[in-house]
Amino acid sequence: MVDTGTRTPRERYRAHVRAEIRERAWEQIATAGASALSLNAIAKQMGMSGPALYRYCAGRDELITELVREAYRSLADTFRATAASGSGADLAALAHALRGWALDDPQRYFLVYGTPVPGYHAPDDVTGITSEIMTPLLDVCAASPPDGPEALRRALSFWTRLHGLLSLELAGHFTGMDVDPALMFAAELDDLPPHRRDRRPAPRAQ
Amino acid sequence: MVDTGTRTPRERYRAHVRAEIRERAWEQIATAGASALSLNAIAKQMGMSGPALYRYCAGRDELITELVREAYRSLADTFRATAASGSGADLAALAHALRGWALDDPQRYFLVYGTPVPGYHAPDDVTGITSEIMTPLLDVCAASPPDGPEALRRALSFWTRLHGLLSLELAGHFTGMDVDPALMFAAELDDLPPHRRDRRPAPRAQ
DNA sequence: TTGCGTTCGTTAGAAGTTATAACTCAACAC
DNA sequence: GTGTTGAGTTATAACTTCTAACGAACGCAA
Repeated sequence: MVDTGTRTPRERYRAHVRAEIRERAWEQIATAGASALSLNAIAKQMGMSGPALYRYCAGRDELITELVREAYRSLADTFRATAASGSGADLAALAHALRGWALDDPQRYFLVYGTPVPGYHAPDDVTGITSEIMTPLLDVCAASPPDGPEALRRALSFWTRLHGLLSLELAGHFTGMDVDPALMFAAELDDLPPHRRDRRPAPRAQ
Repeated sequence: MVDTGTRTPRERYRAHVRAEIRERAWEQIATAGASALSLNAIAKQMGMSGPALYRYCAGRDELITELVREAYRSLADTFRATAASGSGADLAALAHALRGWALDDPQRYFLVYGTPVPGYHAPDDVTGITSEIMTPLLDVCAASPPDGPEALRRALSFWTRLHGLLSLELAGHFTGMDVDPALMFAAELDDLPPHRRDRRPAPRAQ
């Protein structure tokens, strides 16, 4: 699953170690957030001491950038897979895929859509992946009702409304407010513009 | 503005220093984000060396907690002021107040609604301020059209949709996408449920 | 098998950070 | 004047990221 057909044994070992570093990094991020990621802790977990990690990654920022890229890539993949499989173009399917992906690893979601680090700028190839994320959504929005300027509006509303809901839910801002995020999610999904109540989205088989 | 009628000169001095610490902390947060806040840097800026700050605040976390509380308080104040002044109950006024408050200091917005630190739990009095934030919104939502279960839905949609829009805008996720956040904001505000298109919100004088 | 070069992992150290301990000294109360 | 309180100082510990230099192991080739 990890070591593809790389040539030399050294390169295979190297790829394996790099993969294990990212794995430990994901564990750390999932439990304590991205700001608490420590290269020293990863090295200690892997049984080697501090500076050895710098043979495998240039530094903390470079590692985080790699994880950010991985997160974007993961979301793009699930979006494309959702759009491809199933009954073709279904906005609800994309929505539930997004929600599932977010709930699966909240810190990974925040790595993509969370608070940005002021100095940090995403590498160029990430912008390519973002468009890769948007295309399935735009395709669905342009396909279903009359395509036109409504499509972009619909896609943007999908994005902003669902992100607002998800980020507040994942941040725990609904706790103690007697609101079911899943129900709210379904209601918001049902209320996306343009409001064609006569043509509701097909009930999800779930 | 800062030192109220505290008694002794010592207490006045103490309050003054504490206020200056928070001020410098806000400057640091505005420019480099909350994760880059350094007590040492603040002390150096104030012309005193490192550990002296610990006379005035228990530690980095305690200082950040104080800033979080201050941010919540600020938002609650602007919301209440907006609800009080103006032409009474106006959802658009609250929305523009929220957007203005967010654009005024994005890092302050992220301090309240940004990525949560997994281990961190807000102090008890903050939950009181959050309800203080929600009450003007709930009042407006209950007052305008028929009050009922629609009011909570309306308030929640206001909150989640506008937060989704604002957080994506502040995080820079719209850059290069040829979308005007202000226009999008207005459109989303106009599309809040229940959709009474015959009774649009009064055009903002602004 | 015998080299030889690449690369891995180590320790040492620099420059940061938060935070504590101990000490000096000034300000204030009496 | 004396005594107490508190502010600010240095020194230190325990972290962090990251660089430099060194030894040792490994892979490859003759």
